[in-house]
Amino acid sequence: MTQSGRKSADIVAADPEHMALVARALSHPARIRILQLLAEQDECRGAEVFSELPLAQSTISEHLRVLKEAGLVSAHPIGTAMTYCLVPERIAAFTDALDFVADAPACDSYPVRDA
Amino acid sequence: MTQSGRKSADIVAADPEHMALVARALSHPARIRILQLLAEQDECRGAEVFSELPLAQSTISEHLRVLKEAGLVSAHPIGTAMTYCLVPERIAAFTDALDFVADAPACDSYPVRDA
DNA sequence: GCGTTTAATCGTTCATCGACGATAAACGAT
DNA sequence: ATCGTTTATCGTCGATGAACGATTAAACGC
Repeated sequence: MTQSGRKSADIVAADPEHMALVARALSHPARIRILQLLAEQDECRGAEVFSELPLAQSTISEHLRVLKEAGLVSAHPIGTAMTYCLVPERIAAFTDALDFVADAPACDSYPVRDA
Repeated sequence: MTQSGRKSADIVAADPEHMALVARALSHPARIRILQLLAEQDECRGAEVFSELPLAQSTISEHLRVLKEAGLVSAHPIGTAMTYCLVPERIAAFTDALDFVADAPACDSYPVRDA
């Protein structure tokens, strides 16, 4: 299931469409922040997320929806509240797919330039 | 400059703004495709990129601009043409920053659910 | 010099995103 | 049964993104 061997390049879904979808889910500071939050807590935390970000509740809910849709976060109800947690396998699958690219040799002898 | 040690989590820019910027650059199938192309060629290739994607030249040029701006690709002129190549360090820095998240324990005992 | 080739830029159009407030739905407690 | 709490959804609006064709700029060959 795309995680038997790391660095296998072909195994991990290197499908551009899929990778782009995951990347798009990651492409907003608020969503990165949410992931970091969940990672720090290690215990899955409820909607203290709402209190941590300077955004309207509805906005954060939308961000969570995007993350869930990308499979990066899972959620389950606890009473009237919600518990969110990371799905590290998904993120790992994504980074694996990217490593396939990262491991390629850089164009010979051209140093990194900013912008 | 953010590439002394891998997996250091704090060193690599875990700055949400920056990570989101890189992710946004990756958030389009055409751009992923371009990166894969460059990775496969290992020799930096010119604008055969233009012939590989079913998009207008101007569109692809724009995608390349985005990738360059994110530091994922570098370019230098060769005669009247251009040579593009990956900047693997950047991608590695990004995946490192993500691994910090991916290495977090999953929320105890909740299986991966799709969507 | 002159045309050719290659890439970047410009201007436009249409679609998608991000943010918000307001509202609705689900649940626990009283 | 009703109220307060918590989260998801809806409708709107402004901003950004993606795509294209046309144009411009640079580097080469002749």
